[in-house]
Amino acid sequence: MAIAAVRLNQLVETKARILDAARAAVALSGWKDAQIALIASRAGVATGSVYRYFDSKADLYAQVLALVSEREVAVVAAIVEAEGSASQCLVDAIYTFSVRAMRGRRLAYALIAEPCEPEIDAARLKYRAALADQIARLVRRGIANGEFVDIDANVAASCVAGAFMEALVGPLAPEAAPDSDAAKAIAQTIAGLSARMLFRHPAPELTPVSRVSA
Amino acid sequence: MAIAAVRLNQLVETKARILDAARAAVALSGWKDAQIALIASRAGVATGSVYRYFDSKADLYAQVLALVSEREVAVVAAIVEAEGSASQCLVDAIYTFSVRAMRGRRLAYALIAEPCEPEIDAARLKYRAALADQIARLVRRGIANGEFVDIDANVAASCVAGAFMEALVGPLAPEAAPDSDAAKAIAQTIAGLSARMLFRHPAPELTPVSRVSA
DNA sequence: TGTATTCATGAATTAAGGTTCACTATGGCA
DNA sequence: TGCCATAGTGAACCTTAATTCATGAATACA
Repeated sequence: MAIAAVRLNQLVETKARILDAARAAVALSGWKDAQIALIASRAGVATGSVYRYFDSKADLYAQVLALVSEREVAVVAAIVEAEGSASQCLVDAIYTFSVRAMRGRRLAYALIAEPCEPEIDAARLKYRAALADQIARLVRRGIANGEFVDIDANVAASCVAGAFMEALVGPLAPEAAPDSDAAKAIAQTIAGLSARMLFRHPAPELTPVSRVSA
Repeated sequence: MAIAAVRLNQLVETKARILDAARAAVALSGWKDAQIALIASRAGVATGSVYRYFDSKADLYAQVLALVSEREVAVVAAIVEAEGSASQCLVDAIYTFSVRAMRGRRLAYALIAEPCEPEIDAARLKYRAALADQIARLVRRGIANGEFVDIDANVAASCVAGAFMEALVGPLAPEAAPDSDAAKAIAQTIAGLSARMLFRHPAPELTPVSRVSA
């Protein structure tokens, strides 16, 4: 017999509550609070209940990562797909990503750079890969239409992704001031620089445009 | 009474052997083999002996990191200090670093990107920072003499360091036999791209030169 | 209302390796 | 040769959370 809809709803909701408690804990104070017992209590369930919804701690956090990361990758993907020159799209994508990351600094820091358990760390790689993948598409477009220098798109995408992520980590550090104007300036610098390595000369004059709920 | 020279030598040598066993283990198969008991046996000493030389596992690996990293940072520092345009030095520094990293691919991956325990991961940050620091010096020089665009040297250095590190070890990093022509070509691409983001236009035509026991 | 099934509980267990320490071996020295 | 300081030993001990599971509660359905 099929499970009643009400009950199914309950299950889905509980799982969501656990996921959200996990996300919130990491967003608030990083991986040190990413303990099953703590998350369970925050979610209002027993420790053991977490294991009704997730195979393991690694599985739980893989899903947390997916939840958060897929949104960010989607934002970037939307910009990648958008109208406009590849150059402009690239700058906008990086700028938007940076601004969003700085907005949720603690979480972004945890997701990108904070030392954490190897198993969780491994799950982050997928996110980086997915992001680099989006960049790579843009790079190919720019190479194809002559906007970008003609080099290996995957290497180029890695360079670009590495550049802005590494540069972001500093400003994302938990101690850094979340000042908005300064943050935008930094994001602009990062976007400008990261994209710049691909530009044919002379480089276009571009002002980053924040897009998609930046 | 002072300890006899022979005996002191013995101590230094044993410590070196442990350090080297640790380095070798990581270079061979990464952090999963970075276990005290295993390292001890590889070094031909008992588990407990490791603790006569190192305070903790984290301390041991911090020293391993220092050992390897300081050499690499020194290589880069030498190029940074060398004669020549900032542009040429930058390309050479990245190229040399890349070629060396590809030569010790497994170790480089472990030191730069492989998921590992948080405590060890934290120690890696120093290395990254030191490297970025060297790049930053070069960036300042290039900005001062008008070779580079005028932006925040620290942000720029982070971008550059992030770019080549990610491209070297990232998920998309191309596989290539060390010292092969393909490897050199990739290193050249990485160096060219990473440095390119700083160049004023038109960009100089530069061929990377391998320096300092590249 | 009875009962089968599913879900929730949280204390007890497990696991994995880092760390300790009581003991032994060694080398320098008188 | 005997003594002492120091290095070496490795099995036992800890620590820290993740994970389990026996038990109880709740729900759906006849």
